[in-house]
Amino acid sequence: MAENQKIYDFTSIEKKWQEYWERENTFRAEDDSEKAKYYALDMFPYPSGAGLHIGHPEGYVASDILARYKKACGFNVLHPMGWDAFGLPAEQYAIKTGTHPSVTTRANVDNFRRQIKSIGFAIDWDREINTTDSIYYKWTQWIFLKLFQRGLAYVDEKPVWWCPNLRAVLANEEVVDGKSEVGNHPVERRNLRQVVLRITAYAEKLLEGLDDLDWPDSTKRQQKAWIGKSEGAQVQFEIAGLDEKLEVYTTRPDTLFGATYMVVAPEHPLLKKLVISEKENDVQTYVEAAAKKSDLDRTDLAKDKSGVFTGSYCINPVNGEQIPVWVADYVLISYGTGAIMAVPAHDERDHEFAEKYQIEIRRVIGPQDGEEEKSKLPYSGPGVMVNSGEYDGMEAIACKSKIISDLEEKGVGKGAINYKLRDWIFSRQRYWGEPIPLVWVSKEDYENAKNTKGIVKESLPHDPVTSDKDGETLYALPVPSSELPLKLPEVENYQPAGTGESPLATISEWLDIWFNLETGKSVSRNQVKPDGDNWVSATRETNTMPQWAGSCWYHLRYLDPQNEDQLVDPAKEAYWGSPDFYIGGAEHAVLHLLYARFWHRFLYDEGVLKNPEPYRKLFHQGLILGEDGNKMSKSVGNVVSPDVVIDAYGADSLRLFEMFLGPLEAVKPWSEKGIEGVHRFLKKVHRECLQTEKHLQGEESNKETLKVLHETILKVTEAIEDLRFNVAISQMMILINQLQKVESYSKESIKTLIQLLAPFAPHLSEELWESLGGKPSIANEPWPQARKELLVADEITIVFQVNGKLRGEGQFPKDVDKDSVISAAKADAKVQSFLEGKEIVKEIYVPGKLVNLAAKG
RNA sequence: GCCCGAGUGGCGGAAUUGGUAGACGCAGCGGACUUAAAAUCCGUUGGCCGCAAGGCCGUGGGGGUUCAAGUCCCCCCUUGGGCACCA
Repeated sequence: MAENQKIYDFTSIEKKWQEYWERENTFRAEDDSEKAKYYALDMFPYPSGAGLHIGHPEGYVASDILARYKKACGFNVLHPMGWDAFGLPAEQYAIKTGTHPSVTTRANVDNFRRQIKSIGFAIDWDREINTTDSIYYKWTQWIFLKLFQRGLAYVDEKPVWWCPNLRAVLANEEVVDGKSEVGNHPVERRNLRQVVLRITAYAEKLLEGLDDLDWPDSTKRQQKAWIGKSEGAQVQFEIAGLDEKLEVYTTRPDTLFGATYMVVAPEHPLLKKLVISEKENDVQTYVEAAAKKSDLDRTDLAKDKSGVFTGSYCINPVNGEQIPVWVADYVLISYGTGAIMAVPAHDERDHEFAEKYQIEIRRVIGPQDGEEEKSKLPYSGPGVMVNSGEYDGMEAIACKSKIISDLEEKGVGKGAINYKLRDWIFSRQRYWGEPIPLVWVSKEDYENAKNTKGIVKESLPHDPVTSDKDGETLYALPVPSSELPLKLPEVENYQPAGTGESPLATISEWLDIWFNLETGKSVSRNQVKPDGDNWVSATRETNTMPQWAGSCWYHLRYLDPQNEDQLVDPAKEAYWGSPDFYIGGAEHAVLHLLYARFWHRFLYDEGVLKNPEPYRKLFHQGLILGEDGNKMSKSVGNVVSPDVVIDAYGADSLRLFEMFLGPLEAVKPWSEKGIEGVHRFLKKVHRECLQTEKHLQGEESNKETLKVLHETILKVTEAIEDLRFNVAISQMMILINQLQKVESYSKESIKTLIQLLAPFAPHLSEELWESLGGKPSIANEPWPQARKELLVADEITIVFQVNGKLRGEGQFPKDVDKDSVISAAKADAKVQSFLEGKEIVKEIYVPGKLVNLAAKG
């Protein structure tokens, strides 16, 4: 019996306290608390079939330590968890096995929940959410309707990545180096009808909003680069012999005099008119070849530029010169105006092209005396203008705005801003996603809808959203919010339709409906048309939403997960606001984090939310590599499962070691030996707690112990605040080493250590807290306060340096004056030996720390 | 190619503002306890020279600023990440 007590039986301890927390609702977040709130959010996982691997919990442990620490500091803490459960793998599995994705998803979620619970997080499980629940995706659809109503959704034919193996369309960001991100299959271009969100309308707001965010710099930079704002001018060039103008965008209007040719993209609408008859064959061949190239060929690989002269000439508005117009695929139709003025002297790309086709290269930014670097072309920096008529001699940068206003005066140009950001292709031709709540009707029925009072009319955008199908133009009507959720229908076959459409397109009883223009209600068309006036024939939108949709707003739903009438109760949103801490992988730097900012900002503009930004403080945990230093992967066989680690060492050791591995943001390898180290530390703590004969009543009487104790309180507190958990753990190890070393210590001292340890190793801490006579739960105990006055020793050590090298040290009273320290240093035998034959030229004293004698000779 | 970040013992890392480099842990070595092992504890561990006292060198490489540099500046190397014809 006594023997058993001394063993650190983590398995039963962890089971005991996990059950306790669940039974007592220890970590329930109160909606109507007087306390200040603290909201710690993890990027929620996609529950894959493989289960959790050791990398997943890293961020969760970090946020959990913060959550438990903040609770101890008196905050009302919310630390929730949920499932981003729509997505491709469950659908792929369904295609292979016929198992409904909801079945797979449920099993995977159950397994993930079990694994996460086994690590002992301070999660309020009453707030668990799942993006595939219709009570959740009702509101995802609701947000879409709002976007639709505000004209931020439209439908367009877009060239998209089609993956024959996955039989699915992929977004740009899901294609890496010409292969699908999932499964690494080859992909090709196809034109398909897509629902698109006008995120570009939010480019400026998304850019500006970044300034106030406490985010890693690199992530902000990535978003900035992704949005890609540039300022310049749009300039119109007359076309010789044509009554049309060619408009270009340039960031360098100051180099207008150096434009020696023009380029239009192969898809440019004016190209047909520009081509003279002798060039028609050449140009047509070129354009066709360009159309066959994928974006990859046109950008990444094709460093070699190519193009064809159209035979036409433009007239340079600043000097009346005629310059040739070329077509070349290094100019993209999707950016700016799809046409450029080429200035080979001051643009690398134009320079390369001009050299290849022997087009004139004319310098307009000149080198001045001693400016070597400007004499080599192409040169794209600042400088003084030359060969530029009236502008000669001016600073090019200053000249930009002058030229723009001169162009404006002449009516041939204007200042302009462009963004690299493209609209967001929001549709997926898949089954396992949120159905997009739109139906398609004829023009006539659309006009009727506009004239029919009711919720459908109220939800319509100002301009119609249309799409051409089989030569007919169809008009989009919303399935109004009163009809949400629009649930996924059952389907027999999960294979996408061969056309690239989603499997939903094959279920005609769902697809073809009678739609009521007044109420938005619908009835399958294989039933009789209902009585009444406003029933029209309609076809449902078959696309579903991308996986990003559900994660765009989940941080809001945790605040009010069961609300059937509102996305979130405004009172709850007002109290909880946005997360105080958000942690997740850096791989989401631009996609999830930009899309979520877009939706959140939009909801703010709509008056639904009180904060414009969703994630004020963001942190990226670093990858945990396999023990061999490689990325953990099944194929390499270096994956470590938390289940195995918990079996062998317990959840507390797992938690502690994930944090002890190194800085939270660093990429670092797993180590089996390393976890034994922290496990040993926990055993040591366990042993010390049970050695009650060492525990004394009253205050700590050993000065050294008292000092280390308060140093530890201070350092652990600071380290948690700074997310430097590895340092916090080191310091607790120093304290336990001290307690182990001395013969006895105050019981309060070890109780304090247990409190500091509680956020890191909560199960063991609860157990030991109880055994030391504390009242459960330790999670409710206030955080220990360091007494800083104890950290100042009466005696201090001051080191002596000669020429910056350590040569001795001395003990001094803490309020010693400079002169006595310096004379003591000079009197030190070793210091003297290094001063011999030298002259002291400078004496430096850093109070309480060191003396440095600079000597020469 | 461009833009960021990182390089510290055998290993993971510490040194937050320029002020004793290598805390803490792992691994190693020596020892205690034990019939033995496990567990635990104690000591030791950057390199070179030296019997020792001690000295010299040392934070990717080279230069610089400073009384003092892992920390600041310049150049270079290696490595991780992001972007990549956006005019």
